[in-house]
Amino acid sequence: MKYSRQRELILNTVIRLKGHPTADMVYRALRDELPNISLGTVYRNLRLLSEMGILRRISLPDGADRFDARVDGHDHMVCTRCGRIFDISLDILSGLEQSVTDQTGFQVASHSLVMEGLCKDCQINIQKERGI
Amino acid sequence: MKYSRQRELILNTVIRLKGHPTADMVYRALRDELPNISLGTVYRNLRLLSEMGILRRISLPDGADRFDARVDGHDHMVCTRCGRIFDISLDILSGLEQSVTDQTGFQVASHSLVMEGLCKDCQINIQKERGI
DNA sequence: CTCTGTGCAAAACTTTTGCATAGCC
DNA sequence: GGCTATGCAAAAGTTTTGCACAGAG
Repeated sequence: MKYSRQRELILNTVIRLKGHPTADMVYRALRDELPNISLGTVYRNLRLLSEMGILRRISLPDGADRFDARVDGHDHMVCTRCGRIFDISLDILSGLEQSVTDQTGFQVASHSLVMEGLCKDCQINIQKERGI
Repeated sequence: MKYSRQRELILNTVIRLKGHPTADMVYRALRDELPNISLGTVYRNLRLLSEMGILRRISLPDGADRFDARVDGHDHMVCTRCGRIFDISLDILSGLEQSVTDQTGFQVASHSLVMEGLCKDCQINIQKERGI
């Protein structure tokens, strides 16, 4: 694969933004340093980097896909109030794929687990609002 | 909510088709008995029935959403070779949401777990093809 | 020089929505 | 009759793709 400044900056932007950005978020963040970059290029490279295992694509039940610079085995929690996405790596889930393979005969290669609910901050904020 | 023949048939079709159909599959299956039904109506009612808890919407990493007539707590496995979707309800997963809530403080309300891999049939077929 | 990647725009695909009309109660 | 649901078509949102040109090796 040939080097391109665009691809380098797209990767750096996902790393820099941290909060599991969408393609469009990456695109908008990049326009400061690369005003002519196209959304198509962002999509193309995010797809490429994900296929190479350098990034990870996260599909959420609704809205655009997210991209994660952390590619080790972990899952995600989405706060339904503030929209933030949190990483989670739990012991219970570490052997999950193997367990399912053993118990069902279906040969699991990968999985995607997304939990929805309320993050700690939002739980506290809801408490505060109720106290008013 | 008012009765409608369309909604009744849409629900029946999801139940009848079994294999976790997409909105478009339901639409096409329905056109035999209801030639004038519109795709919009199918989408509207699948959404409505899912929000009422009568159906369950399954978001897969790619492609259109699926609809499941089984609404109890269970998860899904998608075969990457034949595309079929299998239900799975495992003991390990039954207390999952509570475990995560207890261990992280993130209050989990629901989750979506999709495993990708090879179903038994496809594993066998691959073996056979190799044997030729 | 060659071949891959880019920018731009159009297209593909999924899902929602506005509006006039049909149909349930 | 009143109000909800439908059909149709347009729109919205996300992602991919065709093509001519730019840029890396």
